[in-house]
Amino acid sequence: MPDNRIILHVDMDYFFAQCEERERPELKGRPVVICVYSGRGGDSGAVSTSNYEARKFGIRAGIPISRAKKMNPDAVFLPVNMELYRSISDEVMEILRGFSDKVEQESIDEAFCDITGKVADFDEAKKLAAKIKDAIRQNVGLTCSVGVAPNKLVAKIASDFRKPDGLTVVKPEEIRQFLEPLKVTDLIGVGKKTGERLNELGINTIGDMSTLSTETLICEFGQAKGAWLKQASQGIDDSPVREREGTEQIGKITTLKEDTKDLKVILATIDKLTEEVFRKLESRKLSFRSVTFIGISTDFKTHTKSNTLGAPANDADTIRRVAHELAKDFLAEHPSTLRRVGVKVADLTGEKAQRTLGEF
DNA sequence: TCTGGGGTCCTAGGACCC
DNA sequence: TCTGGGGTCCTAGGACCC
Repeated sequence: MPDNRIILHVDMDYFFAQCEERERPELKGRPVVICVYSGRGGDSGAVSTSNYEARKFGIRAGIPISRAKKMNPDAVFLPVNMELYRSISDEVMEILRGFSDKVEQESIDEAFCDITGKVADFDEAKKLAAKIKDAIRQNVGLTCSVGVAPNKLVAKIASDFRKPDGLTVVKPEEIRQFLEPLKVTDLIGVGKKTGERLNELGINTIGDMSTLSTETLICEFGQAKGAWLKQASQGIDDSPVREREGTEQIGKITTLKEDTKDLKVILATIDKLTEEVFRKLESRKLSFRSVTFIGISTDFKTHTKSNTLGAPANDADTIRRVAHELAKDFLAEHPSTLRRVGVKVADLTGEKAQRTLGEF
């Protein structure tokens, strides 16, 4: 049964920047850079996304805003406008659901569709993919890149293969040839760390990796990951397209005005974050069962402290109270000064979940 | 050159229970 | 005195993704 499926991966092109271009046509053709400002004043912060004109200057996601400004002072620098992107994302997902009843939204700008049964073969699938691209262009006014393959793993790589406005089909018998020359880090799930370790073993391409035995990979990366790497290198992936029920956790994180270990400052920050987390929680009518305090120290190391409650709760007071406790414990254990602070709730359950069961 | 913020999934060790 | 194994839950951290 493995892989007589037909899976489509839709990836919106330079999404945040393209949304801004749609709203403000005068931006078309100019380098556009979407920024997350840290609030520390000036250009402190990082680039979230940039359009292709900006990328020509080396401006890409993750680099400091100040550096981006040096690369091209004349580019248009805009702050993120999440509300706008979310509403446009909803428009896109609505269209996808019109074409397929099995849609898995993977992030704000990406989704998988299982169109097995909707089309007879990959040639028909290609036509359907083109129709979807047209529908998104006509109704939303944005371009996207689409990959079509027998599974999610390959469909995702395919959508990334030709961008922007691309359409790439990889039939079952073409998988091997398609993957062979690609870098190991082109596989979703193989990032910097795993990539470096593979390179040290002399493994650079996916083709190289497929020649390693499962045993060797398990020896290097452990049972689960090793076995998965072997499968992935051969383009094998049985994971289903699954409708997600919503989020599993809700968190808020912020950069402090300046690094500190002052409990008062940290508790006050927690209070603000708690309000925002609670607002999201409330609007989705969710209860939580665990609370996490996140502290990112001056050296950019992430620390967490979490607590699971005896029963689900759904009030702001519990979040605040538990997060305060965790922060106090953290500061007692760690001498580090903090740069960023976060609050997160998880183990979320829907409406039918118990209201607060009170005390402890 | 100075580094955001939102997530998902996995692992390992310890506590606890049968 | 030496002595099992299996399962679940919780916590902290890491890798990875956009």
